[in-house]
Amino acid sequence: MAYDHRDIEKKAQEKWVGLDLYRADLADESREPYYLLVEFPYPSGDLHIGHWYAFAVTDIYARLLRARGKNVLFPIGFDAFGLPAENAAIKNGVDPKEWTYKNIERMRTQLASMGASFDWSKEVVACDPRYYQWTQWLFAKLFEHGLAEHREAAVKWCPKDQTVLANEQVIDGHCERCGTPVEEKRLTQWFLKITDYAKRLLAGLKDLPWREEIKEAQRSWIGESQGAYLEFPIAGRDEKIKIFTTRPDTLFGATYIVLAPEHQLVSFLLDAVSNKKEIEDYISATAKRTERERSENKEKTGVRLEGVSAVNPATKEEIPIYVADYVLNSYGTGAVMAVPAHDERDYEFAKKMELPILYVINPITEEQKKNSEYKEKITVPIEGVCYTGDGILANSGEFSGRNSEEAMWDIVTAVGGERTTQYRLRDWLVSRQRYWGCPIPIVYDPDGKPHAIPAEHLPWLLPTDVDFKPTGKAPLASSRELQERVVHIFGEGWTPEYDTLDTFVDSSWYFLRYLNPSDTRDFSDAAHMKKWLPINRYSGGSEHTTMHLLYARFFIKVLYDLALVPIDEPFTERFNRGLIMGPDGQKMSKSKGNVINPDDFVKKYGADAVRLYLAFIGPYNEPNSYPWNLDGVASMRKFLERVNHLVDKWGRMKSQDDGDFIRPRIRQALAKTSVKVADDGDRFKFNTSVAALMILVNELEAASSVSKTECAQLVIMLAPFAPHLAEHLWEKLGGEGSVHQQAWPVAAIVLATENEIVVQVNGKRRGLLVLPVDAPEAEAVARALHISAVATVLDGKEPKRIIFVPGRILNLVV
RNA sequence: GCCAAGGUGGCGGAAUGGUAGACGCACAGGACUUAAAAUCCUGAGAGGGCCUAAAAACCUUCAUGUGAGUUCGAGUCUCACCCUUGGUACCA
Repeated sequence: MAYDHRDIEKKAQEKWVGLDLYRADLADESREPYYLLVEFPYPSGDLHIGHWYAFAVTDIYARLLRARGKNVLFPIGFDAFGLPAENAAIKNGVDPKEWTYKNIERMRTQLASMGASFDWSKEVVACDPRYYQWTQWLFAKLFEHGLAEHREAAVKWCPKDQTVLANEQVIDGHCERCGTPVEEKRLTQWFLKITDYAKRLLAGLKDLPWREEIKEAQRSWIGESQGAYLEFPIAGRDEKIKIFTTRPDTLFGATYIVLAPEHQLVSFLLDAVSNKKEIEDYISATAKRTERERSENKEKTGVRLEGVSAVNPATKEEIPIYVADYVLNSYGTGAVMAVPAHDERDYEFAKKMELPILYVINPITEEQKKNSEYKEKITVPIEGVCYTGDGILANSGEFSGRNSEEAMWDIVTAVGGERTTQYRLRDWLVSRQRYWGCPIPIVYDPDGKPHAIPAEHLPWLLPTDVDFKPTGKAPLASSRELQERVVHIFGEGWTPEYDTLDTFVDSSWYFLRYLNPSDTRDFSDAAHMKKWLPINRYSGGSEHTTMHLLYARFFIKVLYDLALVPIDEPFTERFNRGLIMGPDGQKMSKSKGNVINPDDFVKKYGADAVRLYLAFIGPYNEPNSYPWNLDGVASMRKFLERVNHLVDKWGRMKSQDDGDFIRPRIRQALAKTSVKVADDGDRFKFNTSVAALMILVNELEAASSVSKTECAQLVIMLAPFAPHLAEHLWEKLGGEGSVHQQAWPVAAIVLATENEIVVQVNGKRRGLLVLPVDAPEAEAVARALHISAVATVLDGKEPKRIIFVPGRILNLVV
């Protein structure tokens, strides 16, 4: 008879709640603390298969750790601010708060039905004033220390909807909602100065035991480039053009200068040029194109500033100045020296504009590099190509003939340049012209100067008397209550900040709040932070590698500098899980009709079978994609039924065979399994953990009888994976308390007295030998020679060489 | 383009430099059944040989993207190339 999973799950879940099993005692000194974190979800409503994969499998690990004696903190919360709630408000007129809390309520139930062992007593909800009070407090700290800055920046703007769009709302340059082409609009915005921490964010990666691909993705996101600032005077004027280059060795080949259209000097020089109109037209044309559009259209365009020129500081020659949008104002200095001979983009531009191309580096071959006399034997002639490698300098004055790499910094010194490091990383734009977010705790005095709202006025509540419908202004601007509140507290002429914070700010510190979720006096708890941080292991999705993970690391470094947290890297280990694909191997999507609804499988086979299948589908420590096998969950249920039968088998024969009895062979199997399941779990390889359990069950089934202790140990080891059935079977076995309170079986492995050894001749397998573990090589060889296949192949010849690896292999080489 | 990870049966995957394909799915044969489902048992990388009425067992060759190399021995280490996935890209 198949077991009734619905009944078992209900009873087990009620039992756990009754026992309050998963509450972590943060002050407990008797056990080693382990902080296991999984990214808190956005409360979108129903749990999909991705949620199951994220939470159910991480839960397996939480349970494994508890069984092995760790004091496990496994908290959960909700990343509850964000756009979907506001969209629902605009579309259906529902209150975002109501919408959000209804979803949270639904997800709490669903997470419980999964059998997840979250400690709900530590729950945090990002949109709860008791939480966002401290988001605001932390923002104010950053503001006080000059790390939050108010400045102008371009935002995506939909002219039809009269609203600012988030990057994700812009699809191929068009508004997600109405399809209107998106424009850029300049607004004053709040930035967090993450670039100040670029160097440390980079350096901190070095010692983190994260997977290389995660670290490398962060490195390239930060994008460090070593180079130099060089100054090019403007002929006949006082101004100088400061450029950034990573290739100062090519300075002698710089035959023109390019300024970004937004570069300050362009408007400054406008009156000095003879083609003012042409330049103004060019600038306004490029302004209409977003940065993305500019880069999609790689055809280079630009206009020369007629009548002005710059002076190459090395050659002292006058060179033309261009405005072109292939140079970005936001990187380096917004100006480059163009070396068409040795830079692909400059080459392309020079070809188009028919500008001279001056070669200053002659390539050297690998052979020449090794030959110390290469200096005399220049060179591979180049013409009509762009060469971007190193080589021997030519046409470079006193530096000609030297190796370009070696001479690079001497050239910088010679022209009075400055060595510098640039980063691709930009400051973090955190203001959103949105309603459903954390209000930025800033007010403006009558002069328009921003001030942080003092802590005693926090939480700075999100007003409720607002109009969500896009009107071209931030929604908070429509709140009378907010205006009155500011005037009431700060006085006439003071005005509120109308923007709210990017939700990534909320999620940059939530893991600190779990340590002290309801305290109204502090953002966290110093003693608990000391004990529980850094987080031992953080499990999440690879989509958060560059944004969330970097923001959280930045926040922690800032708080560390302010002596608010005791650590400067938040996550010791980080694992990115993979993606569950549809049965066809494609990404799940409604249009493809390949979406797997976990509820269907839970209903039919039970939560345990779904958990087990997700653990078994593939290694959890690799961000691969795994197609969902439609028969997979059924096969897991089959396995669980077999375990159930095994316990029933014991039940039928318990009168004859009971107690602590474990047969020696089974003892060995149990010991091996307990080590394997735990070790592979530590490596997040739950697929092989499950396989080990299956092997054990195969062995137990093959035996004619089974004892209570054997069953009990199996059930304890199964419990992290299939918590409900394990609880049920534990009760069947007459166990005390909950199976989830039982210690992991640690039966010592009985050391084998004999080993199987593979016998090879010339590396080919010729037989198998059973030898005592301490058998010497001579005995192994003597015994091997008696194997007929070995003797045949050897044909009387003496082995020239003998490789003997005790317990493994004997290889006779002739 | 650059950077990173990866390429093993029909499928998901397993293998501290030491019997490649654990475990499972799908498949085939059998048992049970009036029948089916469920369950249980058995089989299997591909090919060849030997022996057969047929099979088992046995022997053997080829097999971890391709090609070289290191090694007594390579899925694993080294080099080159091909392909897939992910990140990033007028970043000077």
